[in-house]
Amino acid sequence: MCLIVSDVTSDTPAPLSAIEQRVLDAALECSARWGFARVTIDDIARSSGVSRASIYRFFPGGKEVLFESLRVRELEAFFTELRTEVAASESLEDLMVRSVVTATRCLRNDAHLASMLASEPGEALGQLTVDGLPRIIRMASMTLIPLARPFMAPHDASRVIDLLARLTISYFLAPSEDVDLTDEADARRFLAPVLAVAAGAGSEHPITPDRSSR
Amino acid sequence: MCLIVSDVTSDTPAPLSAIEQRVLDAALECSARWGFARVTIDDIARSSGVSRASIYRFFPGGKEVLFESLRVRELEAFFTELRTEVAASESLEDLMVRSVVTATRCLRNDAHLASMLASEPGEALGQLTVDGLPRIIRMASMTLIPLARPFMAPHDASRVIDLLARLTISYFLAPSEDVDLTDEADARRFLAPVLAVAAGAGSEHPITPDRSSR
DNA sequence: GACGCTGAGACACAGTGTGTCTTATCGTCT
DNA sequence: AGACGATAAGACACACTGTGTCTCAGCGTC
Repeated sequence: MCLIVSDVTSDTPAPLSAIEQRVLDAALECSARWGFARVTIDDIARSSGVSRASIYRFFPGGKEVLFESLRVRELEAFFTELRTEVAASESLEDLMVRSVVTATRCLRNDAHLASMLASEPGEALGQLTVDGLPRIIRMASMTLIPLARPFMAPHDASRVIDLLARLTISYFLAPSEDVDLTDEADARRFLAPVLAVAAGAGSEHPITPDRSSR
Repeated sequence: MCLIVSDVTSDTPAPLSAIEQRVLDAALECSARWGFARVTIDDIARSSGVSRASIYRFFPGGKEVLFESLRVRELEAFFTELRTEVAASESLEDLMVRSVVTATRCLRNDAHLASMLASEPGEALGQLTVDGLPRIIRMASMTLIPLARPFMAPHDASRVIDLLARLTISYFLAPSEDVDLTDEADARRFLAPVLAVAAGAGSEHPITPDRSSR
């Protein structure tokens, strides 16, 4: 609990300077071209025009810290765009459907993500599932809970968003024949029951009944 | 002189086995994805399903030898395709124009070449100009001199082919606003004078007058 | 059963990227 | 003009990783 709070507050620790942005841009470009594992700090330095020394100054800890910053930045950009797309929704269903559709479309149109998935599936998948998923869900919650406020209590919204985020990523990574989540009507048809169940069940009993006995 | 002969005869030293082809395929794929400098033998081994030990067995000398074989194979494939495209030409001009046009189109459609040029201009350019150009010209001569035989003496054809190969590569690397060598009519209009001059001058006096005095 | 071929792994070595320095250079502010 | 902060450039030791060469085991073929 404490961890989560400190995590959330430290999510926007410092607005990045222009030079840091340039470094991250270069890192994004390089990793898209060569894959995360094959990029060197030197590549990023050359590509950004920022000296290696300065990169270490800005991102003490080197590559790991740098790419962590990059992931945070990209994630924030992603959800900032998502928010502007869905802010005007006038019902819970609208909000959720449009969020899923917009997110899926963004993911599908992301050339960098596609390169990463192609050239380094391990790393990229990790950032979409095990390692990165909690953060993604946290960002999704921070973005969407306020927008869901008029329709739903934060606690219930949180559970629905968690579910939808997982579904979105799963259907992005392994599209189903049955539903195309980039198509709004299709997505609405598919998501309506899910939303109904999740929303309905929410207030009654916890979504994860205690199974620690088995 | 002696060198050239030995070079030509050693150009087709051994037909590659299926497993060697697989290795080269993998090398091509890997280098297209990551760039020549970033590919490891391990990548190629994994990608081809051939063990590292075997790769060194087939290409003693490692990466350098392997990629040399790859370049030879690609070059041969290129000119084999070119020959089938232009074999039916019924005049010298036809032959030369169609060769240039076909070659230019092939170069422009070559995704691997494009990747290499994008990610590692130095290496790729070297193979198209300083280091690789003599070989390209040699292959072009071997391919086209026989086809030009009905219209032109080998010695003259050799000089014309040399010239056209250089022009083709130059216009591929730095296209001109004035002429589009992928367009046959355009190329014909552009090349006709060149062909006339080169062919005409050939029989009269050497194309490289002795300037050793300066 | 002998043979050839391939994969798997160990090995020393060289090369290169890393992360941390120090120093030089630039632009800005006072 | 001088002082200051920020950045580039380069040196450095270190660790890691890719290389090239082994040896050995497994497999199929003759």
